[in-house]
Amino acid sequence: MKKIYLTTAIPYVNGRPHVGHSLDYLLADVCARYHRLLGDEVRLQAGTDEHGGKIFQKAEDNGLDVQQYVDNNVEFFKSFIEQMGISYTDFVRTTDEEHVKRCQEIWMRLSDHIYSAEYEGWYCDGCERYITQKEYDENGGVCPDHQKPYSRLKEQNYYFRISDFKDRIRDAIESNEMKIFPEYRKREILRLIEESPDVSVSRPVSQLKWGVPVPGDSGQTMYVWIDALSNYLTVLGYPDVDVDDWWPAEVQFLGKDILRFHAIIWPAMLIGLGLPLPKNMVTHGFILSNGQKMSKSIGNVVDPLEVLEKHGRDAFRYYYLKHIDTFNDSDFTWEMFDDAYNNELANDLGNLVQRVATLAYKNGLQEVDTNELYKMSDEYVEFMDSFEYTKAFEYVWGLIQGLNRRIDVEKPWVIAKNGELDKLKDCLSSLVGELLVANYLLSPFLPDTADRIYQVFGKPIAPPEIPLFPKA
RNA sequence: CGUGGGGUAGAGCAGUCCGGUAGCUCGUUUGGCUCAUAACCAAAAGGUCGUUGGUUCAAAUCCAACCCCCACAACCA
Repeated sequence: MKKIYLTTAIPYVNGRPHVGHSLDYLLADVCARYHRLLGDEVRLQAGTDEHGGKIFQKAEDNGLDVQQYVDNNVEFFKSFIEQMGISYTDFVRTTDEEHVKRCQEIWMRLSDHIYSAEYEGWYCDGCERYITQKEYDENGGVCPDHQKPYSRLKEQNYYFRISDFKDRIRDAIESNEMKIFPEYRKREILRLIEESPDVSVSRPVSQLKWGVPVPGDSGQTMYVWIDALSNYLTVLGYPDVDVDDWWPAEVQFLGKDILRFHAIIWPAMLIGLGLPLPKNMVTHGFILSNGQKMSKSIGNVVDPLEVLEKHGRDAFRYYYLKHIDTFNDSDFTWEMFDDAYNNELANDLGNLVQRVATLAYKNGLQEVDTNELYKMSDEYVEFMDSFEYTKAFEYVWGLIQGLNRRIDVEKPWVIAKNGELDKLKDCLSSLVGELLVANYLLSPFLPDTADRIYQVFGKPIAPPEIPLFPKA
């Protein structure tokens, strides 16, 4: 029995939950439930990133108090996470008093690697942000959104000296001390490390008010990096609490877009703090809509709550865990979602449960000895341990389809007609047993369904009154 | 010549490292069955494996060149 700490990336709460947010949670949740089956003690973190200019701006635009605005949005995320059935144990908000305090302490512990420098660049007053030289050239020196010429600005920033840690990080990634999944992302990061400059970790208060004050400098506010990334530690109580039991994290789940920060800035922070690096980083792809990235301007955004409502929580989890590739971009369409529900969940699994339960019930099989049943095959464990959840799920589905086939081959109804009672009992017990094994392996993916199946085949065995996955 | 991923049946994908009858799921057609949610099972049809050239007895797989899509390079999950 091990202690396992898993993390999810904390979403920026300047809007409502997006379907893309769900992948982090689902993957982490499957991992958590799997480890609990193995008998491990698991802590699963979730949280929200609530500082920054964009949120401040958005709140003002809506005429709301900023804290009130984020409080509101956080509720949407929390309820979304709960609706997906995520078994998190800890929740952190970057506006939590404790987080702010601990995060400042972390900053101070990193101070040997933080220096002050002047930043100079092109700035748009309308966008309230610096732009790159390339963007400046492309737009001919005028902001296309605001029709105003960019101005040359200088400001004081604190920088975090990434160069102090590069060698150590490269070694850790190359040697798989901090293992990055999938493999090709590891190569990508190794290349990126070489050209990573020191990062700016603060902004003048005049530019960024809504954030954690830099300790010892009232004129500066922390920029997102140290504030947000440190959540993985502050939620455990670091540095006030001894976190050796839980840190390093077993797995950190994140989207491919933020891997660079998690694989470079974050390890640099950890090394600076004298802490070990996370053991695994799992990066998932994006969910596309008809092959395109979802975006408000294209108008192809899929509302996750709508998907959740359509066929319920487990259908949602089923689609995202089986049909959305764990590592690569995959498509979501309502058509594919409905097909998956009707053809796979309802026809394969729901109907299988129905027919096996009915066979057992009609033939007087009351219960099945469940001892010795709950074991994991090597194949399953291998997939689960390498975070190939889509493949693990497919493996389990193969068992389910195999059972449907077996029933047709063995024809228990014929055995019953012939009055071969012992043979019938063996056949049915074995079918129920195998179904329960498949259900056991299924439980990290579809926890609610798994519970219902356990109920159906509890004492006494009885077909469900309402089918598991009713069709419209 | 930026970096990375990809182009295999109508759709979604595996197979490519270690060359040897092209596979899975869905859809389509036909047949079977009746325990079951018109569900389940079986069979069939359907592919110049992006293009061209090379190596080889043999190439989806190795090599070379090229074409096309996507992502990242800029806090869009």
